[in-house]
Parts: sequence; C-alpha cells; structure tokens
Amino acid sequence: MIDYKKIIADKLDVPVSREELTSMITETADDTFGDFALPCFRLARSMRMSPVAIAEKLAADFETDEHIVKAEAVNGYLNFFVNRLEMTWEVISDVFAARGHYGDSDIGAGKTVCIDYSSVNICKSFHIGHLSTTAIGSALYKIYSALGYRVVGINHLGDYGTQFGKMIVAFKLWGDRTIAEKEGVAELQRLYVKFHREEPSHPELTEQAREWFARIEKGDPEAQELFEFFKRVTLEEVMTIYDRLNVRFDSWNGESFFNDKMEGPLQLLRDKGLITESQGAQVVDLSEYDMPPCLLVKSDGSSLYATRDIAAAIWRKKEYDFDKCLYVVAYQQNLHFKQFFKVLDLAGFEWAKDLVHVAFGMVSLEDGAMSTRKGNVVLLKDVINKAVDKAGEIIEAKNPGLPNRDKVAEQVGVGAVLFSALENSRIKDIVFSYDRVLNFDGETSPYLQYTYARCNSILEKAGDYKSSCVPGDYRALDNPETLRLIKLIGSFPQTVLDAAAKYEPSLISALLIDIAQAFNRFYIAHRVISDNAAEQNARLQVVEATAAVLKRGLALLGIEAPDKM
RNA sequence: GUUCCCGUAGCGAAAUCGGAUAUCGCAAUCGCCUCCUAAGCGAUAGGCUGUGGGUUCAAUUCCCGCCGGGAACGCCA
Repeated sequence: MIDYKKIIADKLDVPVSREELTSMITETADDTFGDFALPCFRLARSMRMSPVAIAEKLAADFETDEHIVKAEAVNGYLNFFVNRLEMTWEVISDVFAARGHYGDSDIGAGKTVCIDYSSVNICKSFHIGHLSTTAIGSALYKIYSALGYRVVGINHLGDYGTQFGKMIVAFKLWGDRTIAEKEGVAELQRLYVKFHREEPSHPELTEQAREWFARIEKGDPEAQELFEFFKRVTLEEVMTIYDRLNVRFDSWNGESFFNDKMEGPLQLLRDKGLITESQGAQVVDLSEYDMPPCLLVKSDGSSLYATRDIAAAIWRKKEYDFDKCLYVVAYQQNLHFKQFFKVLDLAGFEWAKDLVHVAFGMVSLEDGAMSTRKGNVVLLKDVINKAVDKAGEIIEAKNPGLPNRDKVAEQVGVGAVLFSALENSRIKDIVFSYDRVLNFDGETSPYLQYTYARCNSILEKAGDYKSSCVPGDYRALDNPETLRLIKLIGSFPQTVLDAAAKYEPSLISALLIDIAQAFNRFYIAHRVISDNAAEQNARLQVVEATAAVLKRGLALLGIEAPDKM
C-alpha cells in the first residue's frame, strides 16, 4: 500500500516537523471530500494566517503527481484526492501477492508472546462464562502468529485446591466410575453439589475432605489416581469443545504444576526485604502505590493465588524468555494483576513491564449472575449445539442440496458462537441471550461467511477466469461502491497490527463487517459477470481480493469460511 | 467508604492522536428475487452522545463536579 500521508507531507511547506505533519493528516469522512485531509486550524497561529487562507494557499502551491492528483481547499481543510485507480490496483496486487496471507507480517520475528487463556477448572463445567477468554485468547494467538511471533498458548489449569479433597470424598461415597465416564463433568459436578448439601449435617465430611486433600499433596497413589481420573474426564470433555472451536494450547501447566515452585520466588522476595508480616500472614506492602497489600502466605502457612501467579510468571520467563506475556482474564481480577505485576517489578524483574492483563467484561444471564453451585449456568456445548442445529435448519430451508451440509452447519454455528465473543470491545459486559447468539442476520459471522460464499459463487461462475496480476479495465472500478470496498480492504493489514497492539480482536471483526457490507453493496450495484471481458476481469479481481481478505480475517478470529453455504 | 471501569436511538454497538452532516446492526414499517446465493440490498422512522461546568477554532473523544450501572478492596481463585 502506498504511504499517501508521507507523500503528502513531503510536498507541503509548513512550519511543523514532517512527523507531526504526517500525524495531522487524516482520512476524510466522506469520499466527496477526497481521500485524505489536512485540517489547517492548528497551523493558524504559527503561520499567522486564517485556516481558510492557509488551506487555499497550500492548495494553490501544491504540485500534483501520479499519486496525488488533486488538492482542494474547503473551509480550512486541505483535501487531497489520490489516484484512485492506482490505489485500487495497489491494494488488489498486494492481496494477490500475499497468497492467502494478506495482513501477515514479520514484525514479530524472533519474539515470543505467551498467552494465558481459557484456563479450565477441573471438575467444573465449561460454560458461556468461559467463552470470552477462550475466544479472545485464541484470536490473539492467531493474530500474533500471523505477525511472525512465536506464540505459546497456555492453559493454566485450575487443578489444585481443597475442593479436590471434597470431590474424592463425594466420589467414594456416591460416585461410580462407569457413570462418571459416561456423564462426564456433569456427574462430577452433581457429586460436588451433593457434597455441599450434605456437609452442614455431616461435619465429618469436612474432615475427610481435608485428609484426602493432604493425601493428594503427599502423592498418595489412590488419591493421585482419583484426581487424575477427574482431570482426564474433565479434559476429555473440554477437548472436544476446543477442537470444535479451533482452539489450541502449547502448555497445560496449571496450578498444581507450580505447587512446588513457589518457595524459590518467596525466598527471593524475602531476601529483597519486600515481605512483611501482617496479622499472621506474609504480605508485600503496596500502600506506597495506592494498593492494598498483596497476600502471599496465609497465616496457616499455605500459599495463595498471587503466590502461584508470581511463581508461574518467573517460570515462564525462564522457560520461554517471552517478550510479552498476556493474561486473558476478566476485569474482576484487575487489582490482583496490578498487585502481582507490581510485586515482580519491585523484586527487580525488569520484564515485569511485559506482563499484560488483557481484561474483558463479565458475562451474565438475563436473570442475573451465573452460579455453578446453584446450577444456574448455560453450558457452552449446549450453545454450540443449538447454533449448529439452527444453521442446519437454515441450510435445509434455503439450500437443501448443499454438499457437506453437516460440516457447513458446524462451521456456521461455531462461527456464530465465537463471533459473539469477538464482535465488541472486550471490556464490555455481555448479557447472554440465545436470541442474539442465534441471530444469523446483520452484523454476524454467518453474514461474513455468506458474503464469502457469494464471492466464491461468482468466481466459480466466471469459469475460466484465472487470477492474475494483469490489470483489467480499471475504469470499471471507478465508482463509489468499489472505492469504499477497496479502501477497507487496504486498511486490513494496519488493522491486524492495531488488533495485536491493543489486544483487541474486535477491530478485525468490525472491519470484516464493513468489508462484507461494502462488498454486498458493490455486488448489488455492479454486475460482475458480463460480456465485457476487460470489465469483468477487473471486477473479478475485486471479488477475489474480497474473498481472500474475508477468509483470512475470519481465520484470524478462529472462524472457518465454507466455500458454499 | 476508597479505587477502577462503563453510560451514544427501544435494544446491541462504532466513531483513528480531539476534526467536516455522530455511523452500523437488531427489532418496527414499507419495498426489491424471469438477473452472479434474499443468511442479501434499498427506503422510512428512531439522537440535547447520562447531566452541569471547563479547556479548544473544533469535544462522543480531554479535565472537574454530579447522577445512574458494574467490579474490586487480606488469608477463595
């Protein structure tokens, strides 16, 4: 893509630095104002002229060339018109040259990013509250990979805690291996809930649970075996969900993995004089930084969440030597992350600045917060199944002869679910509603997939057309619909960079929606297949470029694009 | 109580480092398939961008106050 802002800036004679001038140049709000604009208001003081006069003078002095064909002053704005056909050609050839990887880059070459996301809790059901971290983390994984980074996806398993003692007691009293194998996590959860119901009237259960937990920690074979059984049952189930969502991990080191790795870090913090005793607990005082103290060791001597996270961060830095480590975790834990990042900073780890909490909003139900213990949850697999069923019904109604019907339904349904977690800024809270997830009209992933299929349909119909970098009759592309579409496609690579820099996959979602919308308007306004070969060739190139960018963009979000639907 | 986040049309959102007439979708009403997939496209309607100040040539955007909603705030994760 031609750097128009730089070209414009180089040609203007104004008393500000090149860099600042470039940053002052904006894209126009409307194509009729041209393509780029320089608001001249800020120049008024230093140039001692009115903005209107400045714009007029600059316009009069401006030397056009093959890239910038016109400069026009309008009410204090200096508007520039680029050579639109040249730009169109540039964008299309960039897309073709990338061979399906438009937007990829090598800016991350030699760098490593760790992404901690999804983090399954053993023995707990995987519900829609886990969708955001999974979808956002997975999308960031794919985005950073596309930018050349080595990415390490980490599933920080919730596989440690006293609740597993309770699980063993419950399982030994009321459980059955065959049933657990068959029913999976639902059965484990049922036992867990039963334990909590019985516990108040049977205090001995609490004591037994404590003993069993101690036995897990000591490596008692029976306890260990049962715990591994629970872990396997949970992971087998969640693995089928990950497979359907196209989510992958490189590490499954969770809480239990770090259980014997906390003493070193704790000793280091003590040696640095950071740890103080407070009400029987060991803490790092952070009052100087306007934060409550960070608790690291309980009064009974056991460790805490922050202790484990500190140990994990140190271990990851050693193991992966990351340039950045992202934690895709809900904003409820804002303080926790600020605290333990600060502790690592105080401990003198200069890489503490590379730890990033990628916070996202809460998911709640229409009738309030979800609660695993109350059984008030919507299981993710149910949502996926419903979405896939719905997609199947629509195919049945609209395109009954479609080959690979089931596969396409899966791609569309899963896409709709993933997209629901990726369409808005991640910080926004979400009130889950089946109506919204199962709506396949408008700004949704099925709409993107449909548009992609539409593109393919044209390309297929064009038959002997072969993509090539030979320009067609580009005059056929000189219209507002095509211009809009081309500009959006041209902005894709920068948007991928922005999405990575801001940890915000929704930037890509939003652009894809705009591209699909622009394409559909183009599609209605301009017939592609025609008797005019040169015109057809030019338009087919636009179609092919659109298809390529939609497919690539969806892939970065973890969503597949069926050729037909 | 303290700190942080969010308030844009009935609902869900967008708006680049502050820029031109605040965009898009859902829902509603009305149109468009002898024509490349109607999961589409068009049109109508829907707004004092929570509120009051301030800064600026220019504020949805930055600053302060207030109102409303959410979250966190020591032995859970």
